[in-house]
Amino acid sequence: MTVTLADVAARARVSPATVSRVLNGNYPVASSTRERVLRAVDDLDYVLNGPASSLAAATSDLVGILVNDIADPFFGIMAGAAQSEIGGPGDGSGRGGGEKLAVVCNTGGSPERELTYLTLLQRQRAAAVVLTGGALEDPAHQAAMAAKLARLADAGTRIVFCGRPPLPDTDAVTAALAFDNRGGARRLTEHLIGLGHRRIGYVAGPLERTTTRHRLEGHREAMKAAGLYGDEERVTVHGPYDRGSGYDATLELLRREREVTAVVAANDTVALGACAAVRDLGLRIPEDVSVAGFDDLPFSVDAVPALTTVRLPLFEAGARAGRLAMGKETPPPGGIATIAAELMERGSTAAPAR
Amino acid sequence: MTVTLADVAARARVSPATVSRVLNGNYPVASSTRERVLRAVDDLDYVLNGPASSLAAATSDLVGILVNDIADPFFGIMAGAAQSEIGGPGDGSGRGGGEKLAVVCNTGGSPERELTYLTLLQRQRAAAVVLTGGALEDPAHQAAMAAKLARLADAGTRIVFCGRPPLPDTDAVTAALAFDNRGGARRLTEHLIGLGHRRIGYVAGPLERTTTRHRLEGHREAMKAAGLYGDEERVTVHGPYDRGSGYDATLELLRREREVTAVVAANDTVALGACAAVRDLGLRIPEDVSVAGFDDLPFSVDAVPALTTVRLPLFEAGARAGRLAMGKETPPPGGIATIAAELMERGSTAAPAR
DNA sequence: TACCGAATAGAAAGCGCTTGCTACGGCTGT
DNA sequence: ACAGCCGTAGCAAGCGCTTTCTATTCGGTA
Repeated sequence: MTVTLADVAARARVSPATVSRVLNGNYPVASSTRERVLRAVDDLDYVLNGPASSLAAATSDLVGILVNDIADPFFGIMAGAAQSEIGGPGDGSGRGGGEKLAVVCNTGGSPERELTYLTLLQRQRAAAVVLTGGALEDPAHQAAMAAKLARLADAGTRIVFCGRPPLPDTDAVTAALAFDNRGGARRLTEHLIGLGHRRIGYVAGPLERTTTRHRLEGHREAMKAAGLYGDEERVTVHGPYDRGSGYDATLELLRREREVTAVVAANDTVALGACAAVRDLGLRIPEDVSVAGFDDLPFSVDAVPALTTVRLPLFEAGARAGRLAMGKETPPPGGIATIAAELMERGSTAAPAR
Repeated sequence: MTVTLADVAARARVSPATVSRVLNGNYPVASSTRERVLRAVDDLDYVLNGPASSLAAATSDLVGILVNDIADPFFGIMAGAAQSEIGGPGDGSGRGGGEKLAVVCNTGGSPERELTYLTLLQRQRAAAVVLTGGALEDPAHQAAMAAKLARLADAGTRIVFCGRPPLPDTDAVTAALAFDNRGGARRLTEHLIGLGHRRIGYVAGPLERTTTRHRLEGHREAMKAAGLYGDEERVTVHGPYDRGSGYDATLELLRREREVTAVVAANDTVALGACAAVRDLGLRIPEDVSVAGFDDLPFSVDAVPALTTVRLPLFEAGARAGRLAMGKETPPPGGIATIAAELMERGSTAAPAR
């Protein structure tokens, strides 16, 4: 059988209570005793039984990080940053200060799976949960989320949003870090308008997502402000946040509206697809059509031409979310912080040729 | 306080044992009783206490997926695929058949963190562990890993390797899915040689990693076979699997050896950096220098020119690993399967101009 | 010398669940 | 009509740890 606390206690000739205290370091233990215990732990290769410990202490060292798409670096970067703040020093011993098990859960953007994961984490009595990326705007789902989060918060789980707007009518959320998607999108479109573009296609993300809506709103604000707001629906196409969507939508857009001289994509991945479509149509970037993305993922600077986009400090935001989840950082006033987005002007956008 | 099994039992006017059996569905319960219990569960919004359950049953529903870099789609794709096989139907109820909590743990390529995570998972009595990506070849670390995995296996944890060669001298591993890195690399270089390249630069991954070594060996096999094996060290540069490494190494390579007409990169991300370097040097791809990658990540087809690379069926392998971890698929004979790699000839490679 | 409090260790009562075993009707078979 | 079963449900003993409360020791002080 596996080694238990009692085995260690027997070998160290102390009581189980003492071993527990040595391991948790939350109670004075004479250093000679401590050493004896630690040697026994080593000798027996003892590993704490997590479930038993969590049960008795009514807490666990699990921290969940929910992401919409783990294969998308957008989430990977945030999750990795958060995890590095949570995971502890990682000295290999598996012991040591505040060692938490930071785990990322992939919802695939499905609301059901999001709730399932929250339930699973609730079951494990998770110490904290970080929710990344945009949320679904379906009222029923929002209500279900609010209820679930309230119960989690009740049970002492810390809840942090990262790159997600705060949920209305709930105080369950410890802190929310929201990206300024609207502002970033507005500045991006202003940049395009400033270059002389008048007819701009927009390849939007999936419907009913906060990220999609905010970016689209920022875009339209800029269009309106420039007096260019017309039949926007004609030059807007919705689709998932992937390469194929960008390709198909752009083909469609350019077929539908020949005067389009610029295409704004929901994010960089979509923009890559858009670029491919533009090229396959025999058009040049940026001479014939400008293309812009969003997020400034690492590959964007290597696109040819380099992609004009809006930089989101994903790593910094993820790290901060991790610290908030650990209680290592005090939440921003009101629990909400808006994270600035920075326009990155690069080669994929230029004045229209005509 | 939170609702317990006993509360549910009281409300349904049955014993806790019966509630447990209804919830686990592993013991006959009259359907009228079952319904009463389920209603009580619903009414009270009961959520099982995971730690208590794991303690009593000596098993847990945690499955860990270890990755080297969560921000890299290479791992994201495998992890996502595995998770989708493990996560269950995801009906939102948080209950239902074989619901497991599949979580991904980011080691950042650090051997210490790898061991730490294994300990943490061992602590949680994880049902299974999937290790993805190449392993470190340091003997001390390998021994530590073998020991740790043996203990995990002892405790009933299923262990699956995905994209990682089997560990010598251990039978702890349930199944190992190894990519044919060597064969893929060989075919890639043969392709280059076939095009007429004679002097080929190689931007390798970090030292002491199985993936790095196997790909490099495949490359050199092809060079030797063509009688082109000379002072390979002169045209090989090692570095991490990232864009910056590819950029710097390529600059260095092309400065050092002017006759190099092709650069093979350790993976697609590195290749992207290599492309940028080639261009910044004022050279054209593929006319002046051919560039090739490895993995065929989604963005590779959108590079300009499209990247010649070696396709690894990451999604399929990840999914299979997930099924193996769940015991839904029988391990391959000998516990080892080699996954074929397919050469993808695209625009970034061509015959040298001269 | 006798007493007190600090420092340290142990005893034991759970934490909430699972599960082997027992109990109890109502059927079937003879 | 009675023994033996099958189908259900309950009892109760843990699972391995944490933590409160109690016991012991020891140095210092009056």
